[in-house]
Amino acid sequence: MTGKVTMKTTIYDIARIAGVSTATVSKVINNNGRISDKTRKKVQKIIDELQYHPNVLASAMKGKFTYQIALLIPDIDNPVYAQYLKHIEECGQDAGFSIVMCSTDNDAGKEARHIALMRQKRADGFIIASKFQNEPLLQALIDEKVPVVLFAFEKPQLSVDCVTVDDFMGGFAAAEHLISLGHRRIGVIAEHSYSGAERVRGYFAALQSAGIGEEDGLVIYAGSGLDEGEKACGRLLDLDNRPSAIFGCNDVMAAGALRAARNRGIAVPGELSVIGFDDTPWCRIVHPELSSIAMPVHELGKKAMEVIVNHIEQKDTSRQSIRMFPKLVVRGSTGPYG
Amino acid sequence: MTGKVTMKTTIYDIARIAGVSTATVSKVINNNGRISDKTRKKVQKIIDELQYHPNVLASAMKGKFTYQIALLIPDIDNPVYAQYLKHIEECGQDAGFSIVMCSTDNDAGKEARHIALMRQKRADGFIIASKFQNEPLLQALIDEKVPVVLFAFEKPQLSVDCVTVDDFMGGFAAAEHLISLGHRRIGVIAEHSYSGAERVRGYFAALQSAGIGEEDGLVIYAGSGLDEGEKACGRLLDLDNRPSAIFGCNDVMAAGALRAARNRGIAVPGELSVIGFDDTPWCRIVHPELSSIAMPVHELGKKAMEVIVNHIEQKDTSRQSIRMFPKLVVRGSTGPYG
DNA sequence: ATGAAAGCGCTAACAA
DNA sequence: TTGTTAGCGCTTTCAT
Repeated sequence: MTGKVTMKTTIYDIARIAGVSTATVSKVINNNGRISDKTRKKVQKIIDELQYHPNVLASAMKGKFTYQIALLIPDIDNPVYAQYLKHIEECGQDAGFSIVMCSTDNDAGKEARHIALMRQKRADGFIIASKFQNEPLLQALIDEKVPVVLFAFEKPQLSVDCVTVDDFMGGFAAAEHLISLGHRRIGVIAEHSYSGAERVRGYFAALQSAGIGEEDGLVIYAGSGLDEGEKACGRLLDLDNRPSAIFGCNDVMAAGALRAARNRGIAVPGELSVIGFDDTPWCRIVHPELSSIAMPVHELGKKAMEVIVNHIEQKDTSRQSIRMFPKLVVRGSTGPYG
Repeated sequence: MTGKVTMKTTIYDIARIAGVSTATVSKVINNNGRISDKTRKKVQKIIDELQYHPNVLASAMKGKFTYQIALLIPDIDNPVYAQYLKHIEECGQDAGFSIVMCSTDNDAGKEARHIALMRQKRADGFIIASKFQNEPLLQALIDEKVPVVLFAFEKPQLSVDCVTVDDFMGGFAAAEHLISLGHRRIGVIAEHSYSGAERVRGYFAALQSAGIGEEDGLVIYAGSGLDEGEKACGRLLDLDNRPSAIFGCNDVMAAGALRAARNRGIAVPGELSVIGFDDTPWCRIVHPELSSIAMPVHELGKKAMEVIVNHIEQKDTSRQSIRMFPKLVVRGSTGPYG
């Protein structure tokens, strides 16, 4: 009494009905080994008729793949992560891989638990998005040659594949845009992360290349939520001599900045310009629409799948670091100074 | 030359080192069978020391679970789906199940492909969120006694478990709120779906119970994107005698409505009230903040896991339909008529 | 209370 | 070209 109505058909059934051995069936399934066309066709016909689908578990037990990749994401509340997921899942589908969702909440313990569990389940590889607290664990994975790719961030000190956007250039472009509008005092709401730091570095570089001196207190670090962004921006706006523009290191923070400005009756873009980063759907629903820095998410997803699949199939175990370029998208939240 | 550095430790290693049989080890792992406390402790110690984690694939091959549940979602671009995912994944984690993400794009073919693939991979069950086009396939799953639960929608004609919110009550509450503010002519941007229809039905019921007659042309159906919502709302607002309030059947449509109003210079809530549904993060970043109908997403996720896990473990194969209640959340987008 | 051994469905080395 | 067979790592029945 199993509760199942149908007995799953196995490779034995196919072999029996086709009058061949399981080895032969296996060969036609995997399209390898020497087999006569006649036999192949005969077997394939039975397979099709019975709608036979090999048991992935059994084949994975023999050292083949599970065709599952774990995706570690800090927090799906940030809309950019939903975008990552969307495109990675889409590209995974194209490559024949399923995506197992693992939310980490930026917690090293959760990271470790997810990874332990997914290793038990023999996931073929791990895509880690945006952040990873547990560096020793990451190092261990690398040492054990588990396929890993860092998505949308880097750890230059570790020898691991990365697929990312040039955050420095993005920060540069954001600041440059603001500068080109005449802004000189530009506040930044930054995030404590590698990408965040790069974006800030880009911002400073843009200032410098425009001959604008750095000023203390214009860069504020905040947690990644909307409220934190709003609060941080509030501090900037309450300054005696407040900046005329704000660069939010992601769209969530920029949206928080918009709220902070509105609460204080500061007009955007009339009295304050705001630019975000990530070009998420949020940009079009806030008011005014948010200028932002767009990353080629779909291409990144595709690259990430390519890189990890190569690793999984051992085609290419050399380290790869792919860095694509972000693009400025101007909308209504940024305008000329004064 | 496998490329792997470490040889995974197996149940045999544990058995050998502990000086017992694999059967004994298996018993302590699964905490069943008769075993002396002494042996149990001895074996457990080795397991801990070697950080042994049983291979889930192998145990699943013997009829145990894969501890994987496939989550089918139409389109992660709608923020409510990201919320579903977040909470279902969280509750899944608590119950020891991983969530495999399957985007369907509302496409019957994609639905079928995901399900076929995840059955090959022996997913223990399927949670289907919000919509499912391929009804024959769903029926087939039910017939084969594959654990399935419908999340946030129902198919009353099918004998399948559902965990959902009372959409009728939600629609009723939304309309009632607007009516209580003095609105009499309330436009609706609806979605073609079971939930959508229920919400509209609730709206009509609220009108009726307030003694307001139905009026043609006030309910418009639209695709589920922001732009579709905006366009649909535009048609309502361009009516000679436009409604004084709009009920968007989800927050995306309501956000579209806000855009349509703004483009026409119609003040919200001064000249037009707008209410959404789902109470997603979007509500707090649009301006004015969006009144909405909140569903208890976390509780729904928890219930869904309970129901499906019961089914998986065959504890309870009776059909269950759980319907929870939504709650009105009033924010700035709704105000008194006139 | 513990162990020997069969077998889940598949792959691949080796034989024929 | 095709088949035989030994596992992959685990669970479970049946002996002991």
